[in-house]
Amino acid sequence: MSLYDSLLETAKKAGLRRTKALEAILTCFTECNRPMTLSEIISCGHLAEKCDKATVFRLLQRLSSKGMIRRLGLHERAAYFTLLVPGQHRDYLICTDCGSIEAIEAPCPVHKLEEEIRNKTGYANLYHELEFFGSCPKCH
Amino acid sequence: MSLYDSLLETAKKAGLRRTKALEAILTCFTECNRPMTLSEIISCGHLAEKCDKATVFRLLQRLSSKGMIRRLGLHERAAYFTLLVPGQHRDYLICTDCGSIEAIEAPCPVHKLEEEIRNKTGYANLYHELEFFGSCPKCH
DNA sequence: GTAATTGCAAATACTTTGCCACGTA
DNA sequence: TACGTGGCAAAGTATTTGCAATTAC
Repeated sequence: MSLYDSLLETAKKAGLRRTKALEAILTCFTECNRPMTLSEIISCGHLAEKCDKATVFRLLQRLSSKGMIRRLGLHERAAYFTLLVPGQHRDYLICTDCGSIEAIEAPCPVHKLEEEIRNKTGYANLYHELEFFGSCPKCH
Repeated sequence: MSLYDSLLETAKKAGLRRTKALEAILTCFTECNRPMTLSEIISCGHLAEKCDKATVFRLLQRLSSKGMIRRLGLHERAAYFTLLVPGQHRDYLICTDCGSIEAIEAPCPVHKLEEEIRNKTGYANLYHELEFFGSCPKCH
């Protein structure tokens, strides 16, 4: 079974109706296997001129609540800024319910991979961000 | 030398002027060692009622361009959504100049740490996001 | 004195909601 | 038919800019 069919089936089981918008958005995600913004999705060809922005927005919400897609990053609307202290690197553990952010004590396990990427891809000024998300003990 | 003094010195060397806003924002970052939003920073006590939102915004831009702070996450204003395929996990490599996003082939090195965190902290529904940022070969 | 910085207000941009019409099951 | 879904328009919230006044050096 193709990815598209599998997604459609999952959506149906989750109680979503099979609408033009659902088909279009799943096709879009199937073809573009990378994170996309709302406006990228809307202007994706499969949806362009066919679905309203609000429709896609609400459909993204539904798919997200069914665990079929995920919104990347910290889930607040506002941007987060963090201090950079030379020689110090921090990864974070974030509660998806109350939004609390705490730094992780454990040493970051990513530096080796970062080095590999630096060498293999030719990217410059490489750095990374690592965040763990979950529901903290107080919240669940 | 305290962290605050060190930051102040760095800022001075970077050509920033020692203004009330700079002092307040550095104090804020020094005391709250975690990522903060613009409005959190503004209502932080050290800045409340003293600095305009636009002032803080532009100061954050300056500090960011000097490498003293960093804005977390994908640097677009819009939210990103990604497909969740069961059994598949993706990390990303993102160009800080052109914004291109590509998936990383290498196996994710974080699962072990995720397991540790799950056990030690009692967080539920744990997942993570790992992004590498840098300037891609085309852009630099 | 000069150039960087600030405050205020307005302009943008993205997100989210209300309401009623419509389509799926 | 009943209820989830869609389209349009408006509201809400965060970000960003213009410009004249102020301040650091």
